[in-house]
Amino acid sequence: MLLENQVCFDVHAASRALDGVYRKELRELGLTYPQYLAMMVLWERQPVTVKELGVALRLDSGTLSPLLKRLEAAGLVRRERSAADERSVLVRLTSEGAGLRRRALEVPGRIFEATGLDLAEVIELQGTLRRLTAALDEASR
Amino acid sequence: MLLENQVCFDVHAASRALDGVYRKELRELGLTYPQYLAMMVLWERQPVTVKELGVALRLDSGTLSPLLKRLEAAGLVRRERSAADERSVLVRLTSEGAGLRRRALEVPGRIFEATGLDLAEVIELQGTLRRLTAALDEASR
DNA sequence: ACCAATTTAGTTGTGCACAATCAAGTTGCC
DNA sequence: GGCAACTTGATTGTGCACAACTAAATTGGT
Repeated sequence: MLLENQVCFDVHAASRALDGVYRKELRELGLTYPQYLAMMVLWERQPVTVKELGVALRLDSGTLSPLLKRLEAAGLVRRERSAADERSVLVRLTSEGAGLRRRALEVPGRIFEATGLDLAEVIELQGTLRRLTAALDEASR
Repeated sequence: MLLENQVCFDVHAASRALDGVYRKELRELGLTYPQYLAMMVLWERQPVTVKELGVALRLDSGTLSPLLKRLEAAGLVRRERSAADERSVLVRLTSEGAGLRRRALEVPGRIFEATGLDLAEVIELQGTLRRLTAALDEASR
């Protein structure tokens, strides 16, 4: 049961290492990695409800609520109750939030470079991780 | 720059999914996943300094100090200043902590099962992740 | 022998993550 | 129409993670 033999540790370590690189790349944008993920969803489509964001990012409201409040405090998004369904909160970009996209476009390329992987490896890795995540989600239910 | 295309998100998601499975498996042992990692190091060798634990787990003292305090509060480890070097803190298992190992031995097998991967895939994945982590550590420096 | 630089833990502050719980609103069933 | 079940977000509490800083002890150069 040696630590060295457990792939779980490697997943965990890789995740934190990624976080470190993003921290560096996103510092000038004033975003953390999870905030950047949320912004990516919003750059693709808006408005979205907190629920939809949670599905896209696999995060619950206990994580998203304070995160979105910080984005709102930073002036990047606005939140308002849906008129159609008062239970829902719609999240929209401010013009400042929308404008941040241009600067963010360069990030994925720089991250890809930092991974040191080639495209085939990335695709292979991605496939394995997705199957892994699906199996794990099933198992923790 | 679609979220769906970014392998980073998959690493992040897999890491959290793993955490979920460990949370379930470790609940009866009263350990969290990072605590379990620390215990694994201690089951292999002891005493270890906080520094050595940090190197093994890639964690800094800001994470380890409170974690070890919780393990001490749970009665699983003892901490004491090294006589040889007063800067160092030696962490040892209590007999209760050592005894926990027997019950923990079953965990890796159950986790492996939950991953749904075969051995070849695990080894492949592990190799890729280690190269990835090394490259990322280099890049965030 | 002395002092500066380094090493080692700890503390504080910020933010992510999830479980458990609550409140408010909606929907469906009778 | 009225009520139970469900949906949606927010809140609280616990724990992980790291940056920045502090404190104490050791080491090395002169």
